[in-house]
Amino acid sequence: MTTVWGGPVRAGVPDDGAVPKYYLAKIRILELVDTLGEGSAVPSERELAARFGVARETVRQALQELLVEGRVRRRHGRATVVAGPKIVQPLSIESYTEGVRRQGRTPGRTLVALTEEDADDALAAHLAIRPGECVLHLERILLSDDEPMGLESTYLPSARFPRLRTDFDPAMSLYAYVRGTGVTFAAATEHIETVLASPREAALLGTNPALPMLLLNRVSRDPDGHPIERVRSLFRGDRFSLVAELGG
Amino acid sequence: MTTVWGGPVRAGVPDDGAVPKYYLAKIRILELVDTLGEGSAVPSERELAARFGVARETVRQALQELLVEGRVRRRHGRATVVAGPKIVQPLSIESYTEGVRRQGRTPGRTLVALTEEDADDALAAHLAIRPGECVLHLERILLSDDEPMGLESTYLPSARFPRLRTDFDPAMSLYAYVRGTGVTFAAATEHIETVLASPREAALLGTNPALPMLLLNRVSRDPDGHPIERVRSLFRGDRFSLVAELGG
DNA sequence: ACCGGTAGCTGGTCTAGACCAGCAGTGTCG
DNA sequence: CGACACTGCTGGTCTAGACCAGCTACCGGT
Repeated sequence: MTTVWGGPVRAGVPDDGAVPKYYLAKIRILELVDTLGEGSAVPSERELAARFGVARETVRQALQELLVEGRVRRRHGRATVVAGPKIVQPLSIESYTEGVRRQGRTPGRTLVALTEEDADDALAAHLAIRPGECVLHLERILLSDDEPMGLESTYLPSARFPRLRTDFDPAMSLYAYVRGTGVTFAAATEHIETVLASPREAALLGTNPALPMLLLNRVSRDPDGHPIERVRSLFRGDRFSLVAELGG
Repeated sequence: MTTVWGGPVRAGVPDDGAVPKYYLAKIRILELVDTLGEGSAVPSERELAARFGVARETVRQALQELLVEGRVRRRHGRATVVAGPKIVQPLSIESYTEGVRRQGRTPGRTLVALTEEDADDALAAHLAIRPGECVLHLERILLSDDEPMGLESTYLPSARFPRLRTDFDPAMSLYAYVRGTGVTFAAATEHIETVLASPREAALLGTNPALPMLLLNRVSRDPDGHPIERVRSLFRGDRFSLVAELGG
């Protein structure tokens, strides 16, 4: 189902009438974008500036907002193009892989790092282990149809998964591996907020550092309520949305 | 519980070493912010520019990111000050009011508009009514300890709540009123994404238009699965986070 | 036919400065 | 004493231009 929510209630019609130039430019570019199809090229910054009679920086401010909203895609050296709709990811105890597959897309992962580290105080508290205990840190780029969607950092107590470093294939689902060791995921607490990507994260995802991201911090627990893992997932805010089923 | 998640895995340590000046400025300002207490004033843009030996626009770019991340607060004509921690809102079928109260804060609402409108196609589909049917539109600013936190637009079929316009006190909980009419909230589907505030929304919330917001689109249903309402909630991304309990 | 260089696009970063608007403290005038 | 205007801070918007870096298409030489 492709849900159409409709725009803001009275977007772009401020009561006071004092609209900044960059917002007027944004609206005009948005009109252009809506008439073009996905993948079509938008005029260059310099041409839009000339057409609207404003400075290039003003056009850049408008384009930056459209980028953040996922309406256009920009790549250094290439023309700005109209973007497609956002991906919808179910917010459930399932893994990213399973969620993407249910959307009819092809999930993928790229290994960034698989290391052992000493738990700091905060991580130890989340995993119910002692500070300084050894944890496995698995960092992967999450793909959907070969497009980077997010960055996932998973921390697991080394003691509970002693053979993970040798047995686990980083290209496969971690959840499937963990379940294969006889551990059951029963519950999870997920914190959701918006943050900005750091330059490192933006570079890994091939995005702009100023792009707002959805940050999901999860602690998964087994049927006894004991923590299994802590996951820090960073999803592209321009390409990604979440859907939760509540109650019933 | 005040949860400390810890920062990005290797934030601010890009692999390539090519760090933009504005990001270096951001890191230096962040060091200042961390040494100051909540509410303390940060030096002015012009002074920071002089101190770092960069242009004021470069400092502004750094400060804008800190604003978006909720690390500082800015008000036109006033000094930039260090911000406090984000509010955590449970993602549940409960209303905003009930969630805020459980956080030990004082909820509040300010009426923006209570009108009757004709449903467009998308809204009619969500509410399972015919396009053009009359709907009640309730728009309120949500407050937490008298601080604007979000903007809520609720749409209900007029036919189901004929006395709402006269009986309902917009300062009270809508959920409590609806329950008082004998309707039970059983389930809801919630879509979560990041968007930017429009100038109108920013003005209503007293924030910067470029501020990323958390947009929650909800359709609530009764025990028969019939839609009760559609809600569009826009929360400040710099002051707000969500927490969801999954599974178990 | 192929390869390599380069010209000319694109967006990304940064500057120096202008002007406007919100706010507070001060001091003066009624 | 109180109201008001002034002054000097703050952030907000916008400009015109510079230079850099990624990318493509074309053109010439081999």
